[in-house]
Amino acid sequence: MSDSVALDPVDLEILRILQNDARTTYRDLASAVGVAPSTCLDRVARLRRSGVILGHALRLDPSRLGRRLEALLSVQVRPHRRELIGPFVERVRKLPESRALFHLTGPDDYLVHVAVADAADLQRLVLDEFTSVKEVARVETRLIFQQWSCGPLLPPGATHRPRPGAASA
Amino acid sequence: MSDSVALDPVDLEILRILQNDARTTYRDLASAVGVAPSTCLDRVARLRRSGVILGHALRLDPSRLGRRLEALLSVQVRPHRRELIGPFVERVRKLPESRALFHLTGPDDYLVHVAVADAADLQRLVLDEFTSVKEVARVETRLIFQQWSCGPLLPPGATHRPRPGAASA
DNA sequence: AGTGAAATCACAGTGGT
DNA sequence: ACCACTGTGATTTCACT
Repeated sequence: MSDSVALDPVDLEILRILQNDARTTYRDLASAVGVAPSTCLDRVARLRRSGVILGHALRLDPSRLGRRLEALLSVQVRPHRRELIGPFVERVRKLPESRALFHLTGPDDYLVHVAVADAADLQRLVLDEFTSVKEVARVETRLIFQQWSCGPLLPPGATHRPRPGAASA
Repeated sequence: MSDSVALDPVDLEILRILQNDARTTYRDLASAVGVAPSTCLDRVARLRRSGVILGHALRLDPSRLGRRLEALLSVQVRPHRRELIGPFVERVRKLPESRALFHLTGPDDYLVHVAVADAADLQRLVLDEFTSVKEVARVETRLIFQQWSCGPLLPPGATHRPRPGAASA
């Protein structure tokens, strides 16, 4: 089901470039990796079909949308049984403040990444949507001072070796 | 600098659709929100200029790239001073295993989201890149059982009300 | 699988309401 | 602010290697 896919260096280079800018034209892509534009199209279509590429997402600035404060909520759901955690997960996913949700090992079962307007909004969210719910045993709130995105995601051991003539911007 | 931008319902609808699929054509976008394609172009260009839209990113499936295990590392950096944390952040960002990095309030200063091949790979990463570094005082590792992405990011209070005729796929 | 040419279609101005 | 029109150029298909 989720087997790895065999990727040659051309595929890797395509993925690297598209992770920087997913709207790179096939023409530019082609000249960067050294194949024809139509071949690039084939490659990308295959990467989409094989499930390596899940989709294209917009990167938005939460603070420009009036969400100036982000936080991580560690949540204990007790008792930790399927009939409780299923609805919990769905409810949290539907909150407009939620950005991501993780089910983790360790004493805190869930981690929720939220983006809110301000501290008062965060307080309201925690009180109304988490601590007031009976299956939520504990919530720990940590504010995010700063966050960084990291380098492109590539297969383990993939030596990232741009070709001599390729523009790496 | 990071002031919110005034967004009308058409802008919000455009953002909602583009968050589902950032490659929606202006033609489809236009028919979905009920204005002309050229107007959509204007709207999106303004959203880019005003900084609401930061860019376009590819969503990849880590497991298809051979990274079948993800984890969150809580890291204490001591002493927590600028001359130590700057290089620490840059080093972590450059690791091919890093997906995201957060600087947080609370006893654990940093949270690192990593994607690795397997448990042995995770052990290697923690031992070689974190616990062996002298400014790293403590590392706590939690595995990610499952993760979910959440609804589209919208301004606080934006009632998400899709129009009757709009295709929401 | 990869290529190159040709048809189709989207994009980005311009000008007008 | 919105829309219609249009040239430019990117995307996609197809016959061929």
